[in-house]
Amino acid sequence: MGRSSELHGRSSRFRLPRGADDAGPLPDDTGCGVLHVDMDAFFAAVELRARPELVAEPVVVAGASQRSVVMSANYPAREYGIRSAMPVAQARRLCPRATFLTPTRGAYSAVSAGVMDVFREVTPQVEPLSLDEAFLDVSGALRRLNSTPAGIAADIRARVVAEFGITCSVGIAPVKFLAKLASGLAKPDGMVVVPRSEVFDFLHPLPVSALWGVGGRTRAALERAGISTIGDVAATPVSRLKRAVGVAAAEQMHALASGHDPRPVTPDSVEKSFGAEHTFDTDQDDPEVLSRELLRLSEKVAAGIRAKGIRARTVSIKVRFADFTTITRSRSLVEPTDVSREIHGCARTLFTQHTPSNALVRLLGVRVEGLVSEDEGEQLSFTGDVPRWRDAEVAADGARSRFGATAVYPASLLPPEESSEGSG
DNA sequence: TCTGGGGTCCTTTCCCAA
DNA sequence: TCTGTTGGGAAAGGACCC
Repeated sequence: MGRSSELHGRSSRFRLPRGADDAGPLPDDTGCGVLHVDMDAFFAAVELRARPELVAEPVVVAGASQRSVVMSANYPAREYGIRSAMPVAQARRLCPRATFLTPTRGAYSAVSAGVMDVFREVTPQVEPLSLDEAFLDVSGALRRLNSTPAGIAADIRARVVAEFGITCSVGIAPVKFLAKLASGLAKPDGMVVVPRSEVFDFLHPLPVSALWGVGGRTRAALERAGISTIGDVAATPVSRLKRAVGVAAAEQMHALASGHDPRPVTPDSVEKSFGAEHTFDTDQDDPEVLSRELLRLSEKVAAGIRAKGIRARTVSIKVRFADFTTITRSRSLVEPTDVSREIHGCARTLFTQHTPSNALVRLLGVRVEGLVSEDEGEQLSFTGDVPRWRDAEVAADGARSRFGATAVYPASLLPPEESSEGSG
C-alpha cells in the first residue's frame, strides 16, 4: 500500500499486463530469487467479499470516531484522491457517495494467516512485513517445484484469488528492495519482473521518494541538494550525501541506488517493542479519565506480552497534547516484567512527573521495550505482592480467553456506579 | 485539512565510569 | 586531587513504514 501511485507511468514496460503471466512468454527472471507479495487494498478487499455489490463502487474502511483516518480504500475510491492515512472527514468531502465501512476485528488477521500459509507451502523462507505483505526467497525452491520465480509468482496469485477471494500483486527481483518497488509498480493485480541485466534502467529514472527510508523530510533535503531521481543519488559522492541527510541514511541510500541490498529474507524476526495507544474523541484534562486510560493501556500491553511469553525491561509513555506536540518518556525497571500493575505503576509515575495537571491531552500511549523471553527474564527480585498480582493477572488471561475480552478487568476500569458496588 | 495505531531505526544529548 | 577525554548506555525525539 502507499506510495505506488506516484511511481506508475514510469518503467511501465516492466509490468506484465493482466493475464500475461499465464498466457504469453515470461520475461527473463534468471537470478531473481526474491518475491515481494502485496495484497491489493487489503482491508477493503476483505470487507468486499461480504459485499460483492459494492465492488465497482468507492469503498473506504475506517474507524467510526470523528478523528479516524482511512485504513484502506479500494481502487474506485482512490480515483477520487482518497488515500490511506487521510482523515475520514477529508475523504467524505472528496467522495460523499463512498461507502464507509468500519473494520471487522479479527477478519484481517485470519485472512492474512491463511495467505501466509500458502506462501510457506512454496518456501519456508517467508518474511511477513505486515498483515498484507511478505518477502519470499524462492531461490531454494526452484528445482523442487520445477518452476521459475515468475512461474511461482503466477501460481501464488492464482491461489490467493481462488482460496481467499482477494487479489495481490508481486514484484520479482534479485534483491528485496527492488522486489518491493516492483510490486508497487505491479498494482493492482499484476506482477513485475526486474531482470538482473536491467536493474539500472528500472531504478534510475524513479524519484528519490521511491527509495526505502526516504519520506517527505529526506526528499526535501535531497532536493535542496539538487538530487531528485535515484540515478542522481547513485551519481552523487557519498560524502556529499552524508552532509545532506546524515551518515547512516546516506550510506544505505547510496547502496540501494546502486542496486545493492544485502539484507536476506529472514523468517524469524524478533520483536523489539510492544505497545498500545489511544486518541480520545475529544481532548481530555480530567485526571480520572486519563488515569483510567493509562490503566487500560497498561493492562492491554501486559496481557499482550504475557500471551507471547515475553517480559519487558523498559516502560515508555507517549503523550500528545491538544496542539499535537508529542512527548515520550521512558524508564527502565530493575527486572523485566509482564505484570500490568508494575507497568501501570511506572507509566503513571512518568505521566505525573512530565504532564502539567491542567494539560489537554489528545493521545495517550504505553509501550514496552527491551523484550526478553520469559525464562531469560526470571523475576528473581520479586518482593511481597508482585507474584500474587502476576498469578491473578494470568488467571484473568485464562478467563478472558474462555469468556471473551470483557470477562475480567480491574474494578477501576468500570464506570463509577458499578465499581462503587464492588463488582468485577 | 487536521492529522490512527502499530511498529523500526537512527541521531542527539546526557550521565556516568574509567 | 583536579581536569579533560573517551566510550557506553539510557533517554528522548524524529523520520519513516504499513
